[in-house]
Amino acid sequence: MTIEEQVQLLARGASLIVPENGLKAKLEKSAKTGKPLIVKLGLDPTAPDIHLGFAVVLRKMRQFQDLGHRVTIIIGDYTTLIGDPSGRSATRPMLTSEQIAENAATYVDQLSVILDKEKTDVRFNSEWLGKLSFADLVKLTSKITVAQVLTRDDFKKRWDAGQPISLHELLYPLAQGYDSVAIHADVEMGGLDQTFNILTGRELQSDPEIAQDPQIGFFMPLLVGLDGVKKMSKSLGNYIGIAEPALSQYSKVMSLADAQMGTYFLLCTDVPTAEFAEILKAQNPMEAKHRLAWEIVTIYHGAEAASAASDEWKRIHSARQFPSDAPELTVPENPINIVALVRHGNFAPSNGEARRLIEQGGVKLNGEKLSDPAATITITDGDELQVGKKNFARLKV
RNA sequence: GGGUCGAUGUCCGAGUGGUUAAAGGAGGCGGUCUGUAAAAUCGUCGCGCGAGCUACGCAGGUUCGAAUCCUGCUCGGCCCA
Repeated sequence: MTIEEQVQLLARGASLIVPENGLKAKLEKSAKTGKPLIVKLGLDPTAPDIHLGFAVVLRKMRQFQDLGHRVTIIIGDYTTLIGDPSGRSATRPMLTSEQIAENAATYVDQLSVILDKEKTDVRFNSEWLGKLSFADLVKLTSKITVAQVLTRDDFKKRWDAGQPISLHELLYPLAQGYDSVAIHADVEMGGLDQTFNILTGRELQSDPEIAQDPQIGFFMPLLVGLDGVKKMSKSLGNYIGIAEPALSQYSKVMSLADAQMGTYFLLCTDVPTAEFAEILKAQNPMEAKHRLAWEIVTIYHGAEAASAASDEWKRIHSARQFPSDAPELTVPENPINIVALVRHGNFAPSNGEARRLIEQGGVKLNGEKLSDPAATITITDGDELQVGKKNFARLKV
C-alpha cells in the first residue's frame, strides 16, 4: 500500500488531524527509518465498559497496527488523581487506588477484543508522573500560561458560567502532555474534546529542552448515542457495549433514529463509504438498518451470530412473537400476585412502579394483558411473561 | 479575613408561612399508531395495598402550620482585602 493510500485509509472517519499534513509526514518517516509509529491513547480508568463510541477510536488504532505500527495505552492511574475535566461540567470524584487497579485490569482485558495484543503496550502514567519532584512540576507549569489553559473550551464555559474550577484541574493537560513526552508518542488519539490536552503534548514535545518530534493529534468524532443527541457514554445509559449479547446489540442498533445510520456505517463498520451511501439511498430505512445492525454485530460476534440475532429480532418485532431464548424465571410461589411476580423478576424498581406497569397494560402473560394489579394468577410451567417492550421471561414453577 | 448572593425532585427550574408530594420544561417508563426508529397521541413518574411515611444542602429553633421566617454549620459563585 502506498503512503498515499495509507493516509486515505487512516483518515476515513477522522474528524480532524493536526497538523493537516502531519500524518503523511509521520508515515513517510516511519517507512524511511523502519521504525513503527507509536500511537498513544490515554485512558482514565474510571468506566471499564467499552462501548461502540469508544470502539470508534480503538478500531482506528487497530488500523494503525495492521499497517505495522504500535499502540501504547496509557492507563491514567496518576492523572485520575486529578480527574480529567474534559467535557465535564462538574469536578470529578476521585477514585481509590483499589478501584483504579481493578478498573485498569478490566480495561486491558476488553481492549484486546479490538486491538492486536502483540502490538500493544500498556503503561501506567504513575511510572513517570510519580517521579516528578515539585521543582519538576513547577518547571513544567512554566511552559504554559494561564490564559492558554483558560481558552480551553470547557474551562472557558465553566468560567463564564461562574462554575467552580479547581486549580488542580488546570494541571491535567500538562500531565497528559507529559505522558506523550515520556513515551515519545508519534500520534495521539482522542475525541475532539481532547483537543487541548493533545495539543499541549505537542507543545511540550517541541519545547527546546525536550526536543522531540511532536506528535500529531488524531481526532475521531464522538459517536452520538442511542438518544440521537448526546454522545454515547456509559453514564448516560445511551450506549451499545461491545461485550453485550448479539441480540441486545442488534436491537439497540435497530432503535437508532434513521438519520444516524450514515454516521454509524462510517464509524462503526468497515463497509466502504460508496457502498453504504448506495444502501442508504436505495433501500428503505428498515432494510438499511438491518444491514447496519448485522454489520456491527458481525464485528463483535461473527456473521453467524449476527444472522441469528437478525432472525430473532424479526420474530419478536415484526412477527411479535415471544423470543426463543427468553431467560427462565422461577416463580417463588404459585399462585402468585402479579405485582410480586413483576418485582420478583426485577422488572420494576418498586411496587408502585410495578402496579403502574400493570395498570397501563405493560404486562402480558402468554400474550394477554394483565391489567389488575390485585389479581393473583396461577402459573403453568413454560408460561411466557412480557413486561414492557423489552423484558421477557419464561416462567418456571 | 470581610461583604454579598445562592443550594429545590433524575436534570433544569418555579415557588418567599397554610388546598405544595411541590408549577413548567427536559428526560424516563407504559399504551396506541407504525415498515424499525422517529414523530404523533394518551397515560404515568418519592415509598407504601392502605392508614400513612419521608422529602426542598446539614443541624437546631420560631409557629397551630415552614421549601418558605430565625440561628449555626457545610459547600459554591461574585466583589473587596
